[in-house]
Formats: sequence, C-alpha cells, structure tokens
Amino acid sequence: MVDVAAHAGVSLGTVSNVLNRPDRVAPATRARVLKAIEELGFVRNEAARQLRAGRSRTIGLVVLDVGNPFFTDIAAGVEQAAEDAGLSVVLCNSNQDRARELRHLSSFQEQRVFGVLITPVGPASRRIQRLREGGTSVVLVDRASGRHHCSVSVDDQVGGAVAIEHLLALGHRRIAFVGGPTSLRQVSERLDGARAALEDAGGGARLTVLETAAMTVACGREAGAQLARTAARTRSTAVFCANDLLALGVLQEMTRKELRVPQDMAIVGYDDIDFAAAAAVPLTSVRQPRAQLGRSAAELLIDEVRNPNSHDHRQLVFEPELVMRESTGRPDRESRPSATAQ
Amino acid sequence: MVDVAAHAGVSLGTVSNVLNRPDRVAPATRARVLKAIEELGFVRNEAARQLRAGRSRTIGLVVLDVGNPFFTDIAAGVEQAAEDAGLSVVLCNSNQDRARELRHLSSFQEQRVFGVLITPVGPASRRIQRLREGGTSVVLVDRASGRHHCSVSVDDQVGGAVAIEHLLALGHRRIAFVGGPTSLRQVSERLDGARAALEDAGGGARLTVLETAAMTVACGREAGAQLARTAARTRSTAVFCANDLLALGVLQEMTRKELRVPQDMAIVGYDDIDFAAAAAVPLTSVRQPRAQLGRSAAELLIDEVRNPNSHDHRQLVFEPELVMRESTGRPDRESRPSATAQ
DNA sequence: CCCCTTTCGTGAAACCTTTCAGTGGGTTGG
DNA sequence: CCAACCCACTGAAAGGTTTCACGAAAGGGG
Repeated sequence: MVDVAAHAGVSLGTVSNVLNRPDRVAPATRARVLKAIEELGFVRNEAARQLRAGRSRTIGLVVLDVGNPFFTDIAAGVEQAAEDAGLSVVLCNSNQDRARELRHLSSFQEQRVFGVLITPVGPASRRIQRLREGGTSVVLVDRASGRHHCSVSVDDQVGGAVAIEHLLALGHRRIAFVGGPTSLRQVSERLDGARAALEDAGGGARLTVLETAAMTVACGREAGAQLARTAARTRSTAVFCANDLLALGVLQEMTRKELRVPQDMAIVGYDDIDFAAAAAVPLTSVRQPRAQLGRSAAELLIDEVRNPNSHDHRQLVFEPELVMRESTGRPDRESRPSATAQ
Repeated sequence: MVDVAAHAGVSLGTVSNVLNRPDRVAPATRARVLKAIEELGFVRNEAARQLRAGRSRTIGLVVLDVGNPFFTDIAAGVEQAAEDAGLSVVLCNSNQDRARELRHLSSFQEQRVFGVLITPVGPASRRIQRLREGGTSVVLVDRASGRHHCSVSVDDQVGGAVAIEHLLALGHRRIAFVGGPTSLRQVSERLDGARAALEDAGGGARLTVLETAAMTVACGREAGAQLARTAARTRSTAVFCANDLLALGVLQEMTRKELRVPQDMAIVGYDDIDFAAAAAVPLTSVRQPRAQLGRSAAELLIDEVRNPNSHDHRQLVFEPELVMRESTGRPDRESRPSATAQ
C-alpha cells in the first residue's frame, strides 16, 4: 500500500479510503489510486486486515460428513446467507470424530473466526462452552440447544410420525422400521415419532424394529434380505427407513428377490437425497428443509455477532415434509393379506 | 502474549519461543509460561502469525463440484497430505462457474494462501497465470499442464480403452457409448480411448454414441430408454457410460423395461463411486486413484513451495483401473444374437 | 582465577492494514 | 472581511506475532 500511495502521489490513508470508503475520496484521486493499484498489481493482505479488525470475515462450519448430501445442502444454505452478508465460509469435516472436531474448533479460535456453526459429534461439549466464553458465537445445527444459545434443528419425531401416518393412511398394518444404531439421536427420535403415530392411530397396527449397525446402503440390503425371508403371510407390507441410503438398500434387495415395490412392500425413506428421486422406483421420503436450515443458522449467527445487544437467542425447529413418490403408491390389495392381521 | 509474559515473569520473546521452539527454553521457564497460558486462556492469533510469516498455512483447493464423490475423495487425499505437513485445507466449490472460480482465486490471493490446487473450469486461465506471477504456487488437478507447472491427472483415454477392451474380451460386438456433453474434456477423451481400443481390436465391432446433455442419473435413464427402444436384433449388447451416474440411470431403466443386466445389456461405468458397488446390480466401473491424486497434488505443491530451488515441475499421469463386478458378468450367449453383426 | 563457550533470555523491529484526530485549503454566511 | 464550516487528504498509532542481534549468567578448560 505504501508503494501504491507513492505511485499515486497520495498518502497511505487515502489508499485505504479508496479501498474501503471510495465515496470519501475525490473521483480524480480515486482514479489515480486505482490506476496505481492496477499497475502495481497490488493485492490486499487479508491477514493484516483481519489483525486490525480483530476478527475474521469467515464463518467456520463443522459437519459430521461432507460426503452426505444432507450436509452439503446445509452448507450451500450457509454459504448463501454468508455471501449476502459479505462473509465467507470454511467447511470442515469432523467425520463423527471427536478429536477432529476439537482440532477444527481450536483452529477456528486461533483464526478468530466470525462465528461457528456446528453439528457436534456428541452433545454440545465443554469445548464449545469454552469457545463461547472466549467470545466466539456458536450456533448449533441439527441439534436443539438450551435457552441460552441459538440453534436450528428439524423435528425428527414429527418426521417419524408423518411417515407412519402416510403408511397407515394407505392401509398398511404391518410396518417395519429399519435404522440404527439407536444410539443416534436422529434414529431414536424418528422411531419415537413413528411409535407415537402408531399409538395415536389406535392399536390396530404392528411395528417391527430392525436395528442396523449403520445408515448405509449395505446395511439396508441386509435388512431387506431379512424382511424378504419372512413368509409373505406375516411379512410387513411396508418399511420406514431412518434414511434414504437404507431405503435404497432395501429397495435393491426387494428387486433382487423379485418382490414388487410398492405392491409387495412399500418403502419410505428419510432425507430425500437426490438419489431418492432417481432410484429404480422413485422413493417416498421425508424431506428436511436443508438449505433453509443452513441459511437460518447463518442468519442467527450473523445477528448474534453484529447486534450483540438487541440479539436474543432462538431455538428454531423446522418441520419436515413428506414427499410422496412411487415407492408407496397405493398398495395392491390383492397381493397383500387384508388389513386384519394382529 | 504480553499478558502471558507478564504473568509468567518473562519477556515476550520467551513466550514466542515456548510456542515455537520449546527446546530453546529451560524446562522450568517453559512450565511457568505454559501455566500462565493455561490460566489466562491465551489463544494464539493466527492472523498475526500469518501477517508476520507473510504466507498462511492453508492450502486453497477449488473443485468443480463438492457434491461429487470424485472430488470429495480427492479432497480427502489432499487433507491427509496437508495434515502430514502441518497445513490445513480450505475446500471451495466453483460449481463449474467461471465467476465463482475467479472469486475464490482472488480470495486465496488476498489470504496469501500457502498454495493453490485447482481443477479449473476451462483450460488453465489467465487468472491462474496472474496468480503464479504473484508468487502463489498452483498445481492443476485432474488436468494435464505444460512443462512449466505441476499437475496431476488420470489418463482418460486409457480409461476408455480398458472399458472397451473388457467388453470386447467378453465377446460384445455392438457397444454403445453414453456420455456428454462431448465438450467436456473427460467425455471426449474417454470416447477417444474407446474408439482407439475398438480400432486396435480390428474392425469387427460397432460403437454407437449417445450424447447426453449432462452426466446425471436422469440423463442416463433417457439414454437407457433410447437403448431399450431399439429392436433386440440390432440393439447394442453392452454400454459404456462416461460416469457412474449415467450408468446407474441406464441400469434403472433396464430394470424397468425388464431387460436383464448383464445378460441382455452389460454396463460399464466410470469413477467407481460408492453407489456403483451398492447398485441393484453391482456396477463394473473404471476407478480413478482419487485419494492418490489429491495426495500427490498436495505433495507436489508443498515441495514447490518449500524447496523452490531444488523443485522441478512434474506432470503426473495416473492410470485408471477396471473394477469388474456383476454388471458385465459373462454375457448370456442365448439371449444375444451371435457376434456377427456389422 | 581468567577467558571462552554455551545456554537462556531480552527487547525492538518488522509484517500490512485500518482508523481517527488533525491539517490546510476553499466556501458560505453574517 | 472574518468566523465558521466543510471537504479531501494526511500521518501516526495500534493490532499480535516472529525473528534476530545482543546481553547476562553459568559452565568448562587451561
């Protein structure tokens, strides 16, 4: 900048003004400075700006799995809101690993990030508490938080409930739940919601729970195989999977075993990933407002940082939405023992 | 740091030494300083370090699509190499958009990143040239470069060739190529490789090209529908898709039209994404050494930056590898008109 | 006991920007 | 014609770290 100033015949402060408040500089001078910048190929040093500002213009975002479209869509929402506010985003992957999560948080703190958005591996940790005490704002994503912080999440119980209600409305009375491990909050809450919906409907239906080791296509196939092994008379006529990967696995196994979807087995997934609509039989799925989730989280964070006085913490809970496709088309009455069993 | 120094009763320089060259400080003093750091909750300011160092410890990585596992796997390789070298990575998405790419590059330059790894949207642009002139090292990923820079890529012609050779070896003589737009370098080179392999094998086989508008599952289904419409007598007996998404689309359409894979139609994909192995019929696919690609790119970059004198530019080209699965199991001779057609 | 090394520490400069009080013209109003 | 004011610009301080030339003390050898 000194060089630019000399080249343009102005002082350092004027160059800075051209860069940051161009309206305070006379047009002629401004043009001269811009020309000097161009000629010298000057590029602002972000580190110095940041040092001076005391805080960076970057939002730190930590997700559980960058390979999962759920999180990349959230990230897209965050980026959009950040861009609107003149901020950038750095996306980090904890890979469900506590140690990696901690490393990322430490790095964020050293970078004096604008703020942190995180889907924590476990319940909000002490490290996050420390981060807040250090003056960094944190918003929890896909996790509800206490009254004293901001968070955005989707109501997984409602999600489980709408899936089951849909299946019940279609006349299914023997339903399987595929998902696991149940130690995952998402899984257990979706299951809770499913059970609650069943109860609300009166006792006429049965829910069989197949716990899987993980939420992958392979585990879905295993669960599908297990379903297919059951004699048709007692077999569930519909399955609700805790995510779409499981549902795809179940679907593939049904195809292999020559069971028709939805006539012999209706399938509902969860997340509505792109592959769900593109599957051999397009999947009915429970969609979460992913981009919206990310956008809202970023907006809460920005408000918290920019308006520390007027800001009050909010816990946003979004409702998921059922997307109906062919995998639950009205089940074929003939091929299904009538709805009396059990 | 001033506070820490005061608290520990030492000078500023000593605190810095404790942080950066702990061996140069007497153990007792070191312990005192560490205690002070702990008590005061001191956290290094990365911006200041960076300002002082003149360069950040972050590698900038720009990919075409973060949603594509090909790139996330590359990113994982980069991260691994970076971590080993004490660097971090910021992953940016150009979304195949030139303007976004430029924004990311400008931001990298302002941040004085350690170096840049990029899969450019078009051919290496003037902007990248400018970046290099500005002293930032750049390594091209999944693109070959000229002699004067480093790059890592995978030989797409070889990839196309091995796919076709495999199909020819299985006895197929009417083969379709699905992919597009052909303006994509990857597509055209894979097609070139396929044609070359066909020629090498002598003229006994035919290649039908179906150009798609994009590389998506939906486009694959369209192409699959088109294939299925052809009368069985003249229909191709095998299809080579320019990526796995297309292959999955074709596979799904085959299932819908009740054509058997591989008996009625063998399918080879490209990229070997996770979904390829998990498909209803596991896909034969051409695998690229993705993590390796990322790791090598990062290593070249690090060498270029750390050893500017001894470094010489290298253009690494990796060979893809055919992963055989059920979608090309030996074709059923009965259901296939014998291998005489044109 | 003195000189020479080595070991520990010190303190100030440098990195680059932003900000803000201040300067020196020119203009306006009385 | 002077005071008040505005505008465009200036110059220096501040922000937190690393580095490096130096000093002081301690240890070793003759």
